[in-house]
Amino acid sequence: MTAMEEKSEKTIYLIDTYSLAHRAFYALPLLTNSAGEYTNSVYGFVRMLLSLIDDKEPDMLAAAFDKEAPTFRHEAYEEYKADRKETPEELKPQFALIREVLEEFNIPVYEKEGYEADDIIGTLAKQASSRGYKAVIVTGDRDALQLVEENIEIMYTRKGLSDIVSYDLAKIREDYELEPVQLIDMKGLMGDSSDNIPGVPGIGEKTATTLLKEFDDMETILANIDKVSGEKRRENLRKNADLARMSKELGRIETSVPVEFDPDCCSWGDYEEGRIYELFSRLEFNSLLERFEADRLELTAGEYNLVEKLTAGDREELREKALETGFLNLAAYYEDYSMPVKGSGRLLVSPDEKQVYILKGDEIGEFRDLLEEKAVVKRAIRGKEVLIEAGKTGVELSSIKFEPRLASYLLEPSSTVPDLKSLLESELEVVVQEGLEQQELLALALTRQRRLEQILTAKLKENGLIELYQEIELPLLYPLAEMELNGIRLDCDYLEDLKEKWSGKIEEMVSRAHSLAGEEFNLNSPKQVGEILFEKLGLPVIKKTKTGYSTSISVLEKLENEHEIVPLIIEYRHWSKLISTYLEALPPLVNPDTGRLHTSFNQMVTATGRLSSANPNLQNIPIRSKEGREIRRAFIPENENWILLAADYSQIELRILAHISQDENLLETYRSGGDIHNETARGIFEVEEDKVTGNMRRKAKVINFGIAYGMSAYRLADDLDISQQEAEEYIEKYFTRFSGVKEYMDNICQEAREKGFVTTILKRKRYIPEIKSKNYHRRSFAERTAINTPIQGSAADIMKIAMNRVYRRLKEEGWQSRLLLQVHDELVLEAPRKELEHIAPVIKAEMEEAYEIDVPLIVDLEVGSNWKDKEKYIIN
DNA sequence: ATGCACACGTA
DNA sequence: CGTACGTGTGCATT
Repeated sequence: MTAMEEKSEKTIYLIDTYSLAHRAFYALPLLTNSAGEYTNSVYGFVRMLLSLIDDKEPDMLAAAFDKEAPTFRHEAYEEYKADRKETPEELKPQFALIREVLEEFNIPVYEKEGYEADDIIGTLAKQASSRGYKAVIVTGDRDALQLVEENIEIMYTRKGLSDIVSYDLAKIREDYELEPVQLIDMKGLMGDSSDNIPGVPGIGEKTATTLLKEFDDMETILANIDKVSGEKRRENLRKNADLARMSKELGRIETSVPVEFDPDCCSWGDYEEGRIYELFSRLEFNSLLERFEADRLELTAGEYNLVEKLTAGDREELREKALETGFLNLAAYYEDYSMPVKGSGRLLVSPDEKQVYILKGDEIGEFRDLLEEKAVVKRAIRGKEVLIEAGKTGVELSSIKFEPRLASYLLEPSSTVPDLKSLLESELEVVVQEGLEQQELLALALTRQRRLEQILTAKLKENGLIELYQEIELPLLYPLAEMELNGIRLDCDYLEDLKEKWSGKIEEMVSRAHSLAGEEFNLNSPKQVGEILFEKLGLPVIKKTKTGYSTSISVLEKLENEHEIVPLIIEYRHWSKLISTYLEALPPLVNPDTGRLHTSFNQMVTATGRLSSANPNLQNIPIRSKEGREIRRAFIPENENWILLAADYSQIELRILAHISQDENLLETYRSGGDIHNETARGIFEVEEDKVTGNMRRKAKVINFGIAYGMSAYRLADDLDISQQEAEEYIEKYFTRFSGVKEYMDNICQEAREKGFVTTILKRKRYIPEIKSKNYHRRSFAERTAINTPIQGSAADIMKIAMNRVYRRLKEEGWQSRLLLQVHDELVLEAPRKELEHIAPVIKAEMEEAYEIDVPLIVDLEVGSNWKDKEKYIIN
């Protein structure tokens, strides 16, 4: 092969960005990344680009873009594309992202004001071809077929992303029986409804092809109309000759755009995989990340030195380096991460990001001075567990100033906090060696704590979250660790008795249900219950679920009088829930060493900033039903000389609503110590204060709590068993009386739309991308979220401050009284009876003064010998 | 064994 | 068709 021939074999691929982006947009569902950017078109485009790169291994590439300006076509024919849909709002911002993609891939972009991408493509193709290159146009636009010639081919993407057809000269001749240039004439004759190009009536693809085969081009046809067969057709051609010519012009792709094809610039192959990786991770194209990892730094177990058996020298070195650097990197390691209190764990300690020492059991106590030294700042992975592990040996570890996953949570509270490996990989832009053991991974992470701190605190600062992080969330690790360590005493014998007492009822109900149904079935199976109710007994179907009939409580309540078995099922559900979830599940979780129930408070799961409780969940112990409430009797203090103290914020969420909405009526009601439910009832039922009945107040209460969450009239009607119209009236009257609340709701949604997120009073952030969704359901959900998150989240903020304050106060003043549980707006403590009178006012004050809002925060105290039988505790 | 759907306990 | 969770059960999946 000669050099000349070799050159003629060089192929340039020309990407019609605009048409491919459209194709991708309509081929894929709307996707967004967590920053709320739409990415479906970008993703589809990238997939097409990558498959082009993989299949063709191009060594020359160029892309063309549209300039957002009227083109010569608009000037020629003003209705051009008038019918064509506007570029969708969700697509427009994606073009900028596609430009970024092209830039990172080092693919040159050609564009010219007044021309569309296909004109530029056409021009480049001609120029490349005339210089002896072969050009392949990658497009989703059929019009490009007219450009085909000896050295110009088309890769046409049909429906979807992967359905690609290649056209060369032979293929065009075969498919259309015409030369490519004749396709322009054909489109002129036929028109194109999608481009709003009119064409000649009565002439479709068949006729156009026949005519063009006979006369070669449009002008010849028009000059020889007499020779065309068919009276009507001749007439149409005569009448529409000018229109046809114009249509042809509109469909003709311009190939002499003033752009210069530069072969040097189009040589392709050099790009930085790391940069692509960075871009794709930002766009969250996780499935595509793998192939661009190649030149990322790999973090391996070789990064550190693990010291398991410490010699005297090691101990000395650890101590010296920690004091010298003023830092200590720590991680907690457990065999079973879910049970840090029960399991025996170890601490991984690294003062210098090179040596990692493992401390177990008593060894931790040997470093008490270092761990308790406030001047030695700690960066802790699994910080709460580090505190627990130290706490088990009586060490009061101080000064945790950094916890990487907690930072990550504040930055992105809506998504699951990444595990350590993903966190390292995404924040440090590295690849972590595969197959590392937990302990190795932790040790490795310890060698990167300083870098993580730099990166994550910078991000926290950018997002205005650093104060929340340093002043609230990090300090909260301490009360949380203590509460988990403390646990709460459970009276298992009492639960056993309850179970005995209730199990009989269950058995009875099962057999009665079976006989009423006329067959045996599993009452625990919604599927089987549905079959019995709706198939065998023929009860009306109220609601369906994805998989069948709904048998939820709201459905059953509507059928209560239809059949005797329905109330029985309701009752069975009630009892069996209590037995299986509480009576049976709790006792086995009591820690044999402490004799107490230790929950885990998760600080990094909720999207609003609340805590959650698991293993077991002690935030959902029954209270509403009489029977369920009995279960609370099992939660008891340390011993008879101690007492349980529950301190709960009175209506904290509605007070916060008053504060952030600044609704005058709400503010006034709370400032004057009024009854909010009464006030609402007055507004809705239009009666004087002393005429509000108990029933009115009950309804008003439902509205007060529901409305703050954007409850619909439909739901309200259902809840209060009133007509939807009536419910609408209530809501309207509510908003009349509390117009500030209505304004808040509108404003917060507007804010969410503008900023993409909402915030709490402590600037905690939550992104609400779906607020811009075109889907009514998703959008409505997002709006309710936008309304609710500042309320719920601010309450969580205040409670967290309160916990820190209460914890610190009890510690500082040396009381034995201690925090046990947090249930969102309530703190549960246990206290020696002798301490009660001293600490009760302290708890109350620390909670009420945790954060000042424009209405008073009120905390009610209750004390008792168990969690159920409590009485109000009034101070003074 | 694991994962999903449902139903239901709490604030 | 009110928000935020975690858990037990059944049942289909591996």
